[in-house]
Amino acid sequence: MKLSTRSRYGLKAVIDLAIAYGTGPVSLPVLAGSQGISEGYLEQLLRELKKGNVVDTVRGAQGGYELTCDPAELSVQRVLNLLEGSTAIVDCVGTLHHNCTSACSCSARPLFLKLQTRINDVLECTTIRELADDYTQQKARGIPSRNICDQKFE
Amino acid sequence: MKLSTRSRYGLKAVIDLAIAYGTGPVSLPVLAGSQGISEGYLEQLLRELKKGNVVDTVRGAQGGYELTCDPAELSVQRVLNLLEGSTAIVDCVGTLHHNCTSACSCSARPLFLKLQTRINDVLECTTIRELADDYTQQKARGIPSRNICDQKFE
DNA sequence: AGTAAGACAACTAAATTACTAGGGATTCAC
DNA sequence: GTGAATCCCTAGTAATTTAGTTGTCTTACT
Repeated sequence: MKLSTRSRYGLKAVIDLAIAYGTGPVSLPVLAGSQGISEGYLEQLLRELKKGNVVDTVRGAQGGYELTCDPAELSVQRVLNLLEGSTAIVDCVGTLHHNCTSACSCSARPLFLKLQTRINDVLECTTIRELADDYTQQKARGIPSRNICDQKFE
Repeated sequence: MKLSTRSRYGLKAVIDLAIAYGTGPVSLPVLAGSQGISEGYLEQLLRELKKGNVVDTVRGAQGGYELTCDPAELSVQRVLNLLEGSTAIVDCVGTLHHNCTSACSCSARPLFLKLQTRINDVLECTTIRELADDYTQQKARGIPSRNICDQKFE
């Protein structure tokens, strides 16, 4: 049930872009540096987001990435769907085929549906703008540092 | 964000055991046959559930598996935690370390926390008994068949 | 004793994840 | 119009996880 690092990195990059929204494109080195990850890897993720029309690019010197729309209009759902492929916890309750041929004989289906509904609620209702605002406000209250949250624990 | 087949198979097996609760042990061949999967694979899952004290076993002829407690007292959370290892969507919001050292610098953390809270709500509040009851009632209303929900879609 | 069951360990094939490498195409600044 | 900055794209790869299979051993009912 883990969220992939793709999703975490990509989502944070989108939040970075939301913070910079309206101020021109942000380059890959800056975005990757913000999270301390390789440019090559983040680039792949951003390309998916471009395909999905969430970000736009400006090539050449002084180029970079920027959001195609107001972050207030951009749901986390849309971003994660592009990064993760799908936000369905099991294929048979995804948006594409909410009906499974053995639905009537699957004892766990009611649980899966309930869980998926709650997850979708959060993902659809949370906008990138909210996350960006939370983050900038929190940073304003102190403790500035890099946008990293990927340590290993035991 | 997918639930593994481990979890799906294991959870359904537990629901099967809940339906049979109080009627003596159910053998591996019966449980595996119910889902149309191999005995060897399901056995591994059941062993995890035994380690976690969710199921108990009776060896020898006429033996099998049974729940250690009333299914009404058994949450889906507990079952999935044993099967999945953890039900945390990202390590840094798991039950073990709800605090990440870069928590204050992670722009996506508020989302992760909200999502995890909603997921835990569902998993903690849903009991195996509820799922078992739903299933038996639905079967009583018709359309009996095997407990399979694992087709591939496109 | 024979057989029906679970216990356990080890191995494996396939898929996924998380990258890395490297060359190509644009565009800006000078 | 050259050079540097930048995105574009493909391919490869190592590590991990997933989803099993196989085989031997132990236990206990009949």
